Amino acid sequence: MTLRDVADAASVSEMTVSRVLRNRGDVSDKTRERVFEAARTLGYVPNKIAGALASNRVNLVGVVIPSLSNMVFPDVLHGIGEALEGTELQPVVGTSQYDLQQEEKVIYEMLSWRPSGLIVAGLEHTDAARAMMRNACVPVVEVMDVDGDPVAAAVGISHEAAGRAMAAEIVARGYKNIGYLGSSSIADARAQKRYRGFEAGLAEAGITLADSIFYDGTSGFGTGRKMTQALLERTPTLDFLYYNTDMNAAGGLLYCMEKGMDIPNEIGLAGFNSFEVLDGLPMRIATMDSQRETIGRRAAELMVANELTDEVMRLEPEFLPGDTVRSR
Amino acid sequence: MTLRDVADAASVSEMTVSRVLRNRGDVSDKTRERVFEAARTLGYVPNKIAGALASNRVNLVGVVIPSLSNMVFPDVLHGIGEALEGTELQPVVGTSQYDLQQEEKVIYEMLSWRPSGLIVAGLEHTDAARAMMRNACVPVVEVMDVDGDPVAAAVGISHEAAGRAMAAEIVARGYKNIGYLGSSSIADARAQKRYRGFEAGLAEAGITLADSIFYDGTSGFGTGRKMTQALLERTPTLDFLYYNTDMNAAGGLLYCMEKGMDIPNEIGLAGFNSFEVLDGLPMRIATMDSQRETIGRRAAELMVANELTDEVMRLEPEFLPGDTVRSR
DNA sequence: GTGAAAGCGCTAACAT
DNA sequence: ATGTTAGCGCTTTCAC
Repeated sequence: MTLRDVADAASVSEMTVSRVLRNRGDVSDKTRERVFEAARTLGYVPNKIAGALASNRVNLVGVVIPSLSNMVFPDVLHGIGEALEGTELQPVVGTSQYDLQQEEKVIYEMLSWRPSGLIVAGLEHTDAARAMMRNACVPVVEVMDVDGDPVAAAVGISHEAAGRAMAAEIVARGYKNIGYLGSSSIADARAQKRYRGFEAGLAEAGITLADSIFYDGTSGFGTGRKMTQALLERTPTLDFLYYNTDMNAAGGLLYCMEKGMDIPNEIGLAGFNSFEVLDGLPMRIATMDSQRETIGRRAAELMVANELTDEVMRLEPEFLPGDTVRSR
Repeated sequence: MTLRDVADAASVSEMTVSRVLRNRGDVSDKTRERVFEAARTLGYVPNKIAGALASNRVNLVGVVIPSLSNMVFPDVLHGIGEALEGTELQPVVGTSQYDLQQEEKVIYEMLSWRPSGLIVAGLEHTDAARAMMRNACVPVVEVMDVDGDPVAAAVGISHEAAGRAMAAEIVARGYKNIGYLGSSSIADARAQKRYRGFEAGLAEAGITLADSIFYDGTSGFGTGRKMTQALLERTPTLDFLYYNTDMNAAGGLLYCMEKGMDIPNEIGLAGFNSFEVLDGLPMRIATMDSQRETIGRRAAELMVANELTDEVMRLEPEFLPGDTVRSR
């Protein structure tokens, strides 16, 4: 089923059909009607492959993220979707599974479709991936993180600063024996940066991290619970627990409540991300809003504007004290 | 940057370059090396648009789902990804936001890229969407649900039967005053089917649903908590709460525990889906595993096999009693 | 307002 | 083992 078939059915040239279906140029209302009618009855679906090759235009934006299971990224995609709504552009998602080799392949695959732009999560990539991004000749934006050296444009927060800011909040509230609970995966560069920022922030206040614990696998209530139990059994003197993500913090919160601990006085907790699904826990966890929807929206806006900048857009995460930290 | 450039740089024909880059046909090791070298130094990325047009092959599988925010669908995608791993095929995701008009557009858009197959969530579509799916000339599989009339192949569970089975489990455990808590959106056809099956299952045991409550918006702990509070204030005699999803059930569980209710004796709870993140709640919620990863895997296997069947593959959800129902 | 010709960058099929 | 030719289904450009 090609343009030719529709053209024959409507007794016009392929060119006229093409014009009608793209609302381009002048076509008389009568002809236009005939063409629509023919296309509809034949069930014609245009071949975008041919169209893209001929016009050298592909209205797709490639989006490369580590995973869809981590709720952070669906939220970024939501922001992207919002900004692209009403434009010609459509997002196409690929996942790297937190593996830079895999990410390189996905970027290669995406660029081979000649998209109108590329959004990639993070600043850590293989050299080959960076080279491809640099030579893409379309807007490329790295999102989530601004602690590093972007290939071109970047939109995100400083995770190092977020960790540091959280340390300041905790110290200001009088907590002293502080533990960190996070992922052992070095692939989660952003969590690592928060961890380092956190340690640095504590150090500025003359405090050393009392203990820390790391997990393999996925975050979740069970993971948070187990880590918390293990850490508190090892170091019962802790009066604050800082988690790499709210999902783990929620598990820790439930554990501490079950044990009858007095939150936030005996022990305080904080996480990261500000996940809406967790509203409704017995207490609201102290956290920082990672601005992920805004990040997606801003990145997509650069695609729409077709901007080939290397501007770095730093957003500020917002501290949300919730109920699990003492007031200052 | 085209094949031509690489061919010139390596002093061979475009055809030879094409063969090398696709590992096709016989090329001498010497030539092969020269070509790779040229491609690499030039940073050549093949143009899949042109390749697809010429070969009439697109190694993409379109996947149309309602949303990425509902954790059900990332899990389906995970199953699809697993089955496609190691094949030529790549998934491309589009979302309909639970809107059939939007779904129709997404399907149209996907088909216009001439994918090797199409996976669509649900059995409810516009007539135009059904027509496109029927005429696609590639494997089309509807997933999640088998209660209805599939266009072609289908892989899923019977949500009607799932609701009915849950009713049987609850009745067998001696609960009598049963409430349902779900979504008011008629767009969530599968939850509606569970609801109807549940009512029918209770009716078979001579029981009428004592009360029910519906929410707008997204599921989550807060939603589950509020619905539960409202329902129990209205009908304090309820001894069982059946939720449309585990996320809401979790909110309900936390509410009931806070109120000091004796679970599962004074009141029982059950949800649907079996979300792994929720392992770690104070009690494991009774639920049914919606088999979503298996569904994704099976559907993708049909794509790999390039099967144009209209087979309906019905999977059986597994009942998981957890800690929130009495033992039988 | 409509049509004819050329060609986008590849690959299939057929040489050699 | 390598090259040549034709053409995939559209859009661009130019002609009428």
